[in-house]
Amino acid sequence: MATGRTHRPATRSRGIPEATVARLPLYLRALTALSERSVPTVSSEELAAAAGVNSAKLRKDFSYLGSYGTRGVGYDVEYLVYQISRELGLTQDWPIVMVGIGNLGAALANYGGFASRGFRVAALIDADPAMVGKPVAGIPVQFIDDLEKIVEENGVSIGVIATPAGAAQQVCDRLVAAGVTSILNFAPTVLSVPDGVDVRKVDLSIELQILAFHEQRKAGEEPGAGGEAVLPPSPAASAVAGAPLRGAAATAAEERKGPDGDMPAVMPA
Amino acid sequence: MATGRTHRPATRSRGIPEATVARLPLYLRALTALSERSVPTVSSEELAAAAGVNSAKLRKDFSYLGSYGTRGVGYDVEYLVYQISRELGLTQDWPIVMVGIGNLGAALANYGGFASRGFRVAALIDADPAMVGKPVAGIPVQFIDDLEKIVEENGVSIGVIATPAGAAQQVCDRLVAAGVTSILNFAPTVLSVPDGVDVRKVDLSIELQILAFHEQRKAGEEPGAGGEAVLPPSPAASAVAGAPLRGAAATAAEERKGPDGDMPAVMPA
DNA sequence: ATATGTGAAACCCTTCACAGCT
DNA sequence: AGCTGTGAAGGGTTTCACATAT
Repeated sequence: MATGRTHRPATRSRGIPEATVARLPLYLRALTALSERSVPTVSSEELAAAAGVNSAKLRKDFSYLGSYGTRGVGYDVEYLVYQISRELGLTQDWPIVMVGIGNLGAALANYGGFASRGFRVAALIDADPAMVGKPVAGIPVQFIDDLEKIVEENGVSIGVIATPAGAAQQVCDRLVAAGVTSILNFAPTVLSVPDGVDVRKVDLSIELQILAFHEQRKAGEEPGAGGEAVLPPSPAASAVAGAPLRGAAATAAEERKGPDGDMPAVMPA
Repeated sequence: MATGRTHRPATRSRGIPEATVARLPLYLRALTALSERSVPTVSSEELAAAAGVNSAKLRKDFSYLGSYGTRGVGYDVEYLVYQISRELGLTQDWPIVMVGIGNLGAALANYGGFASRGFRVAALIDADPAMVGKPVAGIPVQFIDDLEKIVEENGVSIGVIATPAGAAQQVCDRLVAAGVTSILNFAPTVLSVPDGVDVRKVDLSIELQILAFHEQRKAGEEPGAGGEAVLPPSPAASAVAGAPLRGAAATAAEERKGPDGDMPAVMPA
């Protein structure tokens, strides 16, 4: 439909598309692996395969960064590693703080990938006095009362929240007030932040639910597939209101969808 | 992200857009909270605010499920909870296996959100004989040699991989061969799977890198912002090849972008 | 009066296919 | 000959704005 022209007359190419930004780390990882094996150049085809995308997409992505390839040859691995790292801001040092050093927080702190590539754990913070002073991943846990001081003294602009859901918004507010402008949230809550603050969310149960959706669909289409639940069809499945659905998995079998086609029983049009 | 798009000319209009599917869990969580507070109905405006999206998007999303609202009134909370749960497949029981019970795997297993809402940890599996038999989150760890048997006996169709990167593809292959068709991957690797298998990826360091990109941009635009790294502008920044960039953060300051405008120095047109 | 449900417009992202450089 | 870089086409997603129902 040849989009009408909206043309941003502003300084062109101000923006690398968000979708491209989200893939740069993938390319970087693949390139780093090639670099370790001393591979000098790659074609878009090879690199795309390593990163799990198709080559046209990769070339388009790189075109937003500039022309870093050589026609007829491919891309210089070292050069691309450098350019992408720079574009992502990984040539500078990013001190981060992690708040909430429970099971998950501790695991994340121990996770190697954290420290590498430009990120440095400047502090671990927890609200439990019993945790304070105990070293996790070699870093002593500090008390939450010092959060503001820690953020300011270390010039922290990226914070990781791994607290329980109930504490997340409050911690977020304090981080933001102290100067943090990017937050990676592992707590299962929606955080509200002022304009100018970026939040990214990692949510285990959301990911599982999305998988379940597709899995259910597969089961409906392919009769032979495994993973069928053990639930026997329960008698009254017509209930609409009092579906418990919490705690343990609901037991209501619910009218199994037809062999394939179907649609919410209610409201046909 | 989404994966292996098995072209489906099949049952026509049955498709809920992927973007919508990815938001349903958010709505469900917000609705569950309302349900706990015994709120009977919500407007699209209120619910959208709670879920962190705008109301037009929410209404459009719900329109794919059917007409579950009442004009002039809003949506019945319990009813919507039920319908979304059903759509996501959460009214059935999904046994999952988790492979790789290290720091992260153990933290995930202990994570409450896992067990609730339709998911049940059927087994924890690890390759370390020393771990076998030890209970994690109340579930004894089993040895990886039994992976196939465990998957088959429990009718598992969803697997979670929390192994080191090096082991992930191999574990993935075994899971798939045993019948798993959905995988949630926490290992920092691209997994390749046959068509019909869905993979979703959770990658800590990718998320941080995306945040760093935006953070860098902010710093470039707003001169007063915090988080400035300590790097002094180094002399020769023209280097193209030997950028180390590994291990600790590279020290090369690299030509700082201009005060505001900026863009790859190379190739303007 | 008020809030949903939805065509249509606008926008963003991916894919195609080939011109252009090495 | 080979591979990048990119207009253009094609889908998908978001937003608008209002007809429609209670």
